[in-house]
Amino acid sequence: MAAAQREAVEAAVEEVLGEGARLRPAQARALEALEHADTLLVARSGAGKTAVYQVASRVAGGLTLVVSPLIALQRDQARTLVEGGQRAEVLNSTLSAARRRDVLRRAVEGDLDLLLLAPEQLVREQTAEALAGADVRLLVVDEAHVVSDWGHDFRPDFLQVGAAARRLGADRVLALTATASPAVRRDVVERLGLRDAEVVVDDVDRPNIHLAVRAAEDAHARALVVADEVAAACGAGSSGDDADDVRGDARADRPAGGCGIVYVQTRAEVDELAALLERRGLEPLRYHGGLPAAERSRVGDAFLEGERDLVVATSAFGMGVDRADVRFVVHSGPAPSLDAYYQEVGRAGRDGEPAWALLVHTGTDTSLGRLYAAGGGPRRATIRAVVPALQAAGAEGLTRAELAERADVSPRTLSRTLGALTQVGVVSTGQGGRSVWVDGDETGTQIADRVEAEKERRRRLDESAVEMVERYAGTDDCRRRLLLELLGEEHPERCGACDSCDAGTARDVEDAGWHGGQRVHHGRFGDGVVASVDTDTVTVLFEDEGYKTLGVRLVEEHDLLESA
DNA sequence: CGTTTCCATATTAATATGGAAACGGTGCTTTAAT
Repeated sequence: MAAAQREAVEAAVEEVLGEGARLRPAQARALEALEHADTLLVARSGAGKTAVYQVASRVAGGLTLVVSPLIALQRDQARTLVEGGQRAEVLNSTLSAARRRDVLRRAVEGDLDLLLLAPEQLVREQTAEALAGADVRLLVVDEAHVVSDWGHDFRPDFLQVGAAARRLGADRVLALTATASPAVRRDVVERLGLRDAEVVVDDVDRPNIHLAVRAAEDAHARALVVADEVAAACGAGSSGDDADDVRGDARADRPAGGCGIVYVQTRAEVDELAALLERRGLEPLRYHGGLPAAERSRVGDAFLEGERDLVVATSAFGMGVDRADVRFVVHSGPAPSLDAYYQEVGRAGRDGEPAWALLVHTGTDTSLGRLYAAGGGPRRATIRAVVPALQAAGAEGLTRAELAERADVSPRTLSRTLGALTQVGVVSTGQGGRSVWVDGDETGTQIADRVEAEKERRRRLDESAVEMVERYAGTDDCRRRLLLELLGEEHPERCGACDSCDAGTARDVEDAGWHGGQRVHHGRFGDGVVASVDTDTVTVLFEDEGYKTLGVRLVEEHDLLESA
């Protein structure tokens, strides 16, 4: 049995990669894991994640559902899959009714190997019903970190993906992402309902990217520093009218020229910073989520195809940005977590050539991150309206339309509410994608309390993630070691490619008796995993409290942490 | 969480003050009218 499966994998690998080609170790490990368990593969871009699911889909046979967060990504991937000789189609709102019918018919009749869609499409009752007869065997979740990032408030249907696909017959799940800290991994595994989950982590370090941080007095000064650094890198004259006393000389540790991305925190800052760069003689593209769709794709193409080499953007500019020769990523103000920061930084240097990442911050510009941490779950009143309607419907459940009418809430609010109710385990997906009350006779008020407690737990985690960004910005120790440790990787040596190492302030690690990845228990904070160890502090990621940094001396004197 | 904007009020009737309110990021969907 196992041998036959191994042979099937080998045959599929040849079909996908060509004769004689070998899998990278992480690819092979993920495929082996998938033989007996649901799998989360964390591997940097360019490590061949697509090849893994191409092989997995061939081995599984039948139909593979690929959940992908952006319609633009679905199109690109479908093209790649078709070029690789597989029958792949997308299913989304841009399809005409006739085309949609045709795609669904082919999915059911076994005329398709892969179907790519967004979670919103997958959970629609109409789609669930149409796919009910299809031979679905494998669910692939691409960019799986967004389940954790977006599921909780922005795109709640991500929380239903696992249940919806199981309902359609998928008995294996393969989740893929480039960056995921232990907290995000845990969240993804839980939210997708992965069973006996195997987490395969490829080396996530990107040693060719030099890391640095600079502090600025206020937002205005921050913009000037960014403009000067970028102008210097792009070889433009650094003497703008308002150059103040900021140095803008080209630097030895940074490759000159090349293209780059400047991330800002708000849409307004896109225009402000782009204007500043224009005064320095540069011609940056501008990108954010508020632009018309046509403009967004035009800008994206101009950058990807190498027509233009500089873009100022919000975090909207990201997934699908696959240009190999990006030489720098500069942040004007930090991202709300190190996960998000590293994801954005990782768009530099994909060709393996030297690249650099710079964070310019004011020290108070993490406030936006704190705002986002507050999140936005459903209101108590909404929960109290939805719960009885579901309970009354019994085992048959309700469609979203029916539920929206009975509880008198908008479709969007309903999605959020269902997401929250799924998280606390009282709602599941039934026949034809209908929402079904699991069981139990808790009142709406009691459920609302549980939802609120979950939201509070989430808020603490997100807020502690913001504190880790502040710590990264403030440290004079090796930045890469801190970054990688907090993302769950061991990196005991100084990296030699960050500003702390350049300045000689990075320290050697002493054996403090604790090591990253160690499971520990704390009397008040509960269970956790050691995230990072410093000379006199140890930072632990607690399951319910997020990151906490403890003084080693106190911990030892009072025996606060026990190995678990 | 922090900053900006707006409005009402006060008082050297044209500007200052202060308190409240608004705003800040990610994208799927789809409907109705051209």
